[in-house]
Amino acid sequence: MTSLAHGAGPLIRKLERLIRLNDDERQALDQLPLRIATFEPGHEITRQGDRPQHCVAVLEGFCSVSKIVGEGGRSIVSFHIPGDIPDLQSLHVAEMDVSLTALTKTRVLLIQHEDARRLCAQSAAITHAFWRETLIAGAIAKEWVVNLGQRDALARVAHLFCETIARLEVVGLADDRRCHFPVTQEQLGEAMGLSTIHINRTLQELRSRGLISWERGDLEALRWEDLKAVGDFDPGYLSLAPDWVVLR
Amino acid sequence: MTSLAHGAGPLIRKLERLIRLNDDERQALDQLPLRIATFEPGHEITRQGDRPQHCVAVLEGFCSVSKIVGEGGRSIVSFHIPGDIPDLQSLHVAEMDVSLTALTKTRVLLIQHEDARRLCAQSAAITHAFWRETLIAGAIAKEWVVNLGQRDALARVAHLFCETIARLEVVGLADDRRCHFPVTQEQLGEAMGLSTIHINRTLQELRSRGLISWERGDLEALRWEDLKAVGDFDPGYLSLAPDWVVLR
DNA sequence: AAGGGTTTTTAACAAATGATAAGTTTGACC
DNA sequence: GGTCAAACTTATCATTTGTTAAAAACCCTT
Repeated sequence: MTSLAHGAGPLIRKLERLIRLNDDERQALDQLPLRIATFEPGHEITRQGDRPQHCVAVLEGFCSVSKIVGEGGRSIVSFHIPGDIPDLQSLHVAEMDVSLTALTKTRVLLIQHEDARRLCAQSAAITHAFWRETLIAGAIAKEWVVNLGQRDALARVAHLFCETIARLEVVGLADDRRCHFPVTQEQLGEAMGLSTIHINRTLQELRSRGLISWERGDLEALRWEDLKAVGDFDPGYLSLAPDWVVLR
Repeated sequence: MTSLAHGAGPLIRKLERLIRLNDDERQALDQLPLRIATFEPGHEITRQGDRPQHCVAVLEGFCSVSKIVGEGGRSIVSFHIPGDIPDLQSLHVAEMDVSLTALTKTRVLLIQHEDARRLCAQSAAITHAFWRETLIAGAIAKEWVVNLGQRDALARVAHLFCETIARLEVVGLADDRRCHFPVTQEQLGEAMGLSTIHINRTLQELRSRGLISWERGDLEALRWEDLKAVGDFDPGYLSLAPDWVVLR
């Protein structure tokens, strides 16, 4: 079925990483109506205050979740990669408390709320997989609280790079501690609570210590263990994935 | 039934705020084996790295959730109040990624995982209520990311006070923008990513502006609207509670 | 009521980060 | 290949916050 390869396939693979599915569940997922949408860089997929009738599963591209702050500012609260369902909470919360924005050209699978609810009603495993997906987001958010609250700029950025590489490795989008991570320094600043200028200083420092290379959105950890040490990175909090997924 | 008033009662009231329960569900909750535990201030209820077989519903007292950081430091990631189930994620994630600590003398209801799982299997509504509870924690964490990343010390502390009062009002533990909030300035610092000294400076400033009074753990917002403005506080993110709960 | 530990307060100085401004590179488009 | 806007870099100075040290207030126990 091409719909499996090109449609719900990534979603099924994602859920398989969260929980074991049986054939019925796989089939129910495969029979989801396929609505696929494409967004250009910078476009808002869902806006803070919206009351969407669907969730979004990222198939290709990178997104950010952000909140509006004070007068005209915005704060990036998380980055999302293929396989993520960044707005799953909208199943339970009518009004979006965040915006979802495409950072690159992004293909997403739209899952109507009613379809998702039917899936949950049919299968406790799928319910738990979805729940787990929201718990992963929560665990990452808690780690961001630590990162922003306790670590200086150098450690903070190092930690983000470690987290990003670790997450991308799980979905096969990073090899050898190398990945595409197409965010601008300004966006990095909005995410890390640092000015663009200070992000730049920090990147130079990471580069001059030989820890990373970072050009045109291509990120490489040159000395992984040292980068982890600088960023005080322990991937445990990402292990919300079940035991058979190994994180390093 | 005294067990309702003194045992699962607060839990039932909590879940009623998340979702509508029918009689069967109320009864199933009321028949939960009641294991109640008491913890003294400073004691760890659950430790990072534990693999608990139960969840904890706070009945009385205040707790913090914290993560160990770098060498010997710790970061408070959230505060919890009566009605909260701070470690519900342990249902899905074997190993605790955080510690749960009593800030005051605390009474908690222990819910065995097997009982919680049975409840979820029996009732989709209870599953959704639990899921929702974890989503609330996630929404608060995202707002903390914003708070730590984007706001200066004064706004940050003002925001925390607003959030705390708003949450305590929902469970009837704050009237008139006044509540008990028994944390030390050191703990406030661990939560807000600020040194104790700077917390102190910030509190003085909030006091001298006539925005709050704060003595011996008794907090009062003297000018609520102004405090909200200083803290850039918009309670929307707490509205994960259903529509019939009104937040101001 | 006295003592001792914890918590809060004050002060002076140091370090990290932000703001402003201006120059440089890059990449998309014509 | 030239032009323009966005992104990145560099420099300087201002501000916020951290650090250290010590004193004062508070609270619990005796």
